[in-house]
Formats: sequence, C-alpha cells, structure tokens
Amino acid sequence: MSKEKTIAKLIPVFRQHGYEGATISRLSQATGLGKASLYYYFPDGKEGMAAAVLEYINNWFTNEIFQSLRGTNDPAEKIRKMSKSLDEFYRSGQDACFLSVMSVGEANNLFHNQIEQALKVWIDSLTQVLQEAGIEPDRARQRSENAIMQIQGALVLARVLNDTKPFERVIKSLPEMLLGGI
Amino acid sequence: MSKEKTIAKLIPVFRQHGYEGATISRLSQATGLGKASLYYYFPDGKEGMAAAVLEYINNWFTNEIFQSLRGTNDPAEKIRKMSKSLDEFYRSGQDACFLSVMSVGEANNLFHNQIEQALKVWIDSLTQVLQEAGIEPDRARQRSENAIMQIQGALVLARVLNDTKPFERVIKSLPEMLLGGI
DNA sequence: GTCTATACACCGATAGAC
DNA sequence: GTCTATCGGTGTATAGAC
Repeated sequence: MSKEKTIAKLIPVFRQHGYEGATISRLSQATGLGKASLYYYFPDGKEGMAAAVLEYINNWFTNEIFQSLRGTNDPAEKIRKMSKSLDEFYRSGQDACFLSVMSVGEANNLFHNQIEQALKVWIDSLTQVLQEAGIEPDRARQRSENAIMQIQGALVLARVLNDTKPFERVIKSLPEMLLGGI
Repeated sequence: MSKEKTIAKLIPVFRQHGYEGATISRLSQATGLGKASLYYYFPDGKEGMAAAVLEYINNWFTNEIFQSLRGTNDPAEKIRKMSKSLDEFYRSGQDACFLSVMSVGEANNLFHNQIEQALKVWIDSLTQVLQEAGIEPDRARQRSENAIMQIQGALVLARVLNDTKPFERVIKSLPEMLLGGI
C-alpha cells in the first residue's frame, strides 16, 4: 500500500480519538497493517504518524484553499471556493477540527509551532483577499479572524449538539460576513 | 482536604491534558494526594473525577451565568454580567474550553449527554434574554448560537496563536453582537 | 514489506498497613 | 484519611522470521 493512502487512513483515527487516544492498535486496525509494518513506514512511531498526517492536511489546505485565495479570481469567487472546500474537508461539520484536537495535551507540545504557522497562513491569506476587495487592513484582519473563529466554533457546536446545521449556516454566511457592507 | 477543593485542583489537569492525558499520576500530583487517596474520594476512579469536575463546572455556570440570565435585570445588563463571568472563567482566553476538550475520544463517549445538555441550556437561556429584548425567536436563537460559536472559536484561536486578544475582542463585542440593531 | 512474538514502561485500580 | 506496594492490562516500540 502506498504511504499516502496509509496516511489518509490514519487521519480519522487522530480526528476521532485525539493524539493520546489514537493508540497504535487502533492505527494498525484502521490501516489494515500490523503494528510492526506501521513502524516500517513511520520509523518515528506515533509521533511520526501524526506529523505525516499534519503535513498531509497542510498540503491539502495549501493546494485547495490557500493557493486559490492567492489566485487571480475576484474576491467573492475566492471566498465561495474556500467555503466549498471547507464544507468538503469537514464533511459539513461531521468531522472534528484538527486544530482543536491537536492543540491539547502532548500533541500541543509536539506540534504547536506547525499548527500555529498553518493558522497564521490561513488568516493572512484571507486578510489579503479582503484587502483586494477594498477593505482596510485592520478591518480585513479582524473580519478574517472572526470568520475563522466562527468556523472553529461551529465545529465544536456541531460535535457537541450532533447537528450540522450551525456549521452549514456559518459556511453559507461566509461571503456576506467577509465581504458584506464595504 | 475538602472534596470541593480537591475537585478544583483536578480541573486544570483535565483542561490542559484532556481526558486521556489526565493520568492518575498527574491528578495525584496536582492534588497533592496519593493515588489511593484519590480513590477514597472518587470510588469510580478517573471517570468519577471527570464527572465531578463536570458537575462542578456546570454548577458554576448555573450560578454565575444561567441564573443571572434568567434574572430581572434588563437584557443589556445580563449580557454584560455574562461577559464578565466568561472572561473570568476562561481567564481572558488563557484557559481552554472544556466543551472542546471533553468532546474528544473516550470522554466524548462517557459524557456526551451531560455536555450536550449544558450547551443547550446555555443557548436556550441566552435566546430567552434576546427575546425579552424584543428580538424574534428564530433570530434570537441564531444570534445566541453565533455568539457561543464565536466564544468557542476564540478559545481555539487563543490557544493556537498564544494570544488572548481575539478572545478579549469577542467578549467585548458580545453586547453589540447580541443586542445590536434591533 | 509484512508478520508473530515479545520487551519494558506506564496505565488505572486495589490491598492492606497505619 | 493517607500511605506504600503491587496487581493485571495495555501502551509504545522492537527483534527477527518469512
């Protein structure tokens, strides 16, 4: 099996159980590989698996979201594209937020820098788009941060309430929230 | 030592490490009690400790927030009081959100009902206040959910960015966000 | 590459002395 | 009430056959 496909199978385990709860047994079962085989692909063990997952997701965001945010489409189109990708990534709120899951406990110590960096890139890219749309820098940054907060918060609510509606509503309202009333 | 004081010392361990990461050793060290002594207070072990912590926090929210939301003050005053209490509880964003931490992995299986119930009470209480202020029911509920999403999201951002400013900004904007433009 | 078998540490939990 | 000592189980990780 390719390493990439293996990584894809690791993702839901970390997402659902968190870093500490993602045991080697569960990771082994989810991939269909024996424990020792996992160590063949990831010599650094569980930490290496989580690092690979983070890199995989970061690449996905880079290609699917950050890149198009920096493209030449008009701002409204970029926001719509981002909304669509987010809805896909989080399966309309059914899947937990990685940032939130991986910023707790041991994982937070291990990966804080990477996660912080990724979040900053996201905020910066979004801020840039809003400035292109004619919004003042400070206001643009504040709106971007607010939007990302809404998204993270919506994922928490969705998980706790077992209800994807708040997430879907937030996703739908992103264009207006970000570009409205300029 | 009183049981209540013991519970208070358990809280930061669960908050920082999550349920799986909050080991008996750490809980023992944080309380200053030996492992066996912890089991004297909490015969159900770690699950009992987490349950006690959840109950403690739920009581705090009930007395400090929900009750005043249902009081006789005017809505704006109630919102200000809630904002003040939230800022205190989360130490201006320095402390993680319990909902988010306890809705991952094994803890989610054990305590999902309690956590869902608490969140619903919060949303309902807030919705009620907004209706008192003359906001239509549907709109009131939506605003309440949005506000709580912002708060949860702000706590995620604060933790990842190591920066309390987004949280403080959200707290400050709560009155306008909830009661503005009616 | 993938497996079985296993090493060793730490987990949650308990027994029993004081 | 609090402790030390210890149990059985599971955690991460590795050795070595195939």
